[in-house]
Amino acid sequence: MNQLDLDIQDAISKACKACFEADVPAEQVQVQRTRKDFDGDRTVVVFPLTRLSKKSPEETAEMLGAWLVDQDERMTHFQVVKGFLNLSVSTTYWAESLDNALQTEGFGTALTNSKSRVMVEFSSPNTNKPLHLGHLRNIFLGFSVSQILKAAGHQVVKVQIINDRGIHICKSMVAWKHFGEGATPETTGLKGDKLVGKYYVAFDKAYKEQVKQAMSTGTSEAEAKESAPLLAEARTMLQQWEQGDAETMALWTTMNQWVYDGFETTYAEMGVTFDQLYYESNTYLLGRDEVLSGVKQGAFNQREDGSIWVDLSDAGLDEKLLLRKDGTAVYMTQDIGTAIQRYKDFPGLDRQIYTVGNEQEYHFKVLFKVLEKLGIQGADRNFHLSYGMVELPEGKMKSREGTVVDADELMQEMARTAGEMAQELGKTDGLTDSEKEQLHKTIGYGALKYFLLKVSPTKSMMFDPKASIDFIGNTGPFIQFNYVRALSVLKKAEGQIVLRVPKEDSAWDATELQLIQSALEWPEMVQAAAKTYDPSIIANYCYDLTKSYSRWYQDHPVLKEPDASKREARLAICAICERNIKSGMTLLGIQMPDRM
RNA sequence: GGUCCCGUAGCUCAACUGGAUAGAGCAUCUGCCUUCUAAGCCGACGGUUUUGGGUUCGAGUCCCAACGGGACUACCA
Repeated sequence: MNQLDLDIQDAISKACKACFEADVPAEQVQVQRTRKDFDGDRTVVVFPLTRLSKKSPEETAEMLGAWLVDQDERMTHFQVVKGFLNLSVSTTYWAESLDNALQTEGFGTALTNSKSRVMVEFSSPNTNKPLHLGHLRNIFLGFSVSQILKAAGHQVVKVQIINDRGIHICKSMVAWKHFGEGATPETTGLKGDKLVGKYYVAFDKAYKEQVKQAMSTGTSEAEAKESAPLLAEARTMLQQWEQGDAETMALWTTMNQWVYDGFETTYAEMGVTFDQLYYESNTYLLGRDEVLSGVKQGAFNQREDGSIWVDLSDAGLDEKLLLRKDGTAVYMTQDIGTAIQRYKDFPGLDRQIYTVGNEQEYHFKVLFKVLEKLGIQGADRNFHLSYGMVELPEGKMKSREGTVVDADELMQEMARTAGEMAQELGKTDGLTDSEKEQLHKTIGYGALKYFLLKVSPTKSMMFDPKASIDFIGNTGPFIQFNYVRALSVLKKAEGQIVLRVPKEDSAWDATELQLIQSALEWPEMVQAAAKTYDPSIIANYCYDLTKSYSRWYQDHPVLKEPDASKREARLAICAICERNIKSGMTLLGIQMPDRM
């Protein structure tokens, strides 16, 4: 909430005392922006106050309005519609606020840099499969939330946990040994993650073949699946890995490195970075001691068979296994250990944000409860940034059915389409090839990121590869385009005119005052997005502001405006929109071009 | 069976967290390039917010029920 609204709340509270001798806490006064079709800038909802005023809504509003206009010189007049008190704020106030905003470096995104330290985990891929569309939503969300939290004044640590161990990794390794013939990313020209993914698929294919073979000789399906030689081999390899067998470790290290290099290429392409990586091969044993000490504390209980469980029935959850009877870790064990390790690695860590799909909601509820039971400070502040699946028209993506939308391919496709469009529109004449390539990526990736981020995270969303992602309408490129137009005006004005925000009423018209108010709401949007971990708030704000700007721009010439005062006023509008849109899009991880 | 998420225009999404006449884009139809970049702008069409109750000055938003869609509910990771 901004200062003006706080002041209005306060004033209404005082007015209630003065007019009705009623005590109304300031924070309970509802202040909102006045709807477009009504006269005024701020609206106070007086319905809730009528009980105290013992007067009709209209009468109450009239009295409060009169008091307020009398007391606060920023209020020029008021109007009452039903139970809504619409206050008109002076143009001078808006002009001054705009001036202020323009003087403020990093307006809205450089707030008190002393807030708590927050960890954001995202991406967290397996090392046996390349990244796909689902990862894209995850990565863009996690990265954007990190940016937003930073802008809101937090210290942010971006991490991913890499699932680099387990039977699935061994499957790729087994297949590579059998069918790889020494293939490497260098010899094949394939990205490392693609190469390894290929052998994971090859394993599955050969394995199924073996199962089929066995079944044709009369073996039952279950038996055939269980006894296939390839699976046995993978299991043996997992054991060898756990025992630290040199040859196995060497292959594992090599193949994982291929994958990391492949992922790194993709991250770099996205403009995404991490501050710290966690590997499951390092963390998977960490939780055991914590769980055992939890038993001593009485937080968990051990059954006769030796397995350890936590009873969360008081929290509406079931009993949950934390450690197997043979003392080996389950997924939960590892997550407990990792979480605790992170608190140790980053002293003063306030909370962790886990960007993970909504199918794991139950898992994280349990995890956070367990951490609470272990007495971790602030465990209840941890947050599962849960997001819905990206669905294809045919339904869910299934790697086995080949309906997976590959991340690299999709990104290339986006850049290519942007290029085709730019060519068609004759936008890139005079650019070098590398400038063109860069621009097409900026636009194509911008479209993709915006598409995935504009939807509320909790909602599952639809992606139709055939319809592909738009570049016109409510899209990233629309916002980029209008940004470029604003930038272009400002560049042309540079040197000729000293930017000065005029205070006289005549310099502004009604649509401009509306636009200024929208622009001034930017800091509140950052706060709201940070509070709810929701980049879609930023995306929608950017679109709304851009749309208003674009509309205004159409019939408000800036540089050609003969009246100097009006010209200054319009330049100021270009400046604030250009800046807000750019910082908004930056928070979404979207680059802005300087021409398009 | 139980828990959680979702249901808004033909399609994809909004709606400032309970406020006024539910807004955008796409698609369809239509107008605007001697004027700061037309990836733009104006206009038209499009809604019983899945259904039925309830709470109150006021409900797309909160509560209950039904219907429909999805996820989870493994000594798998």
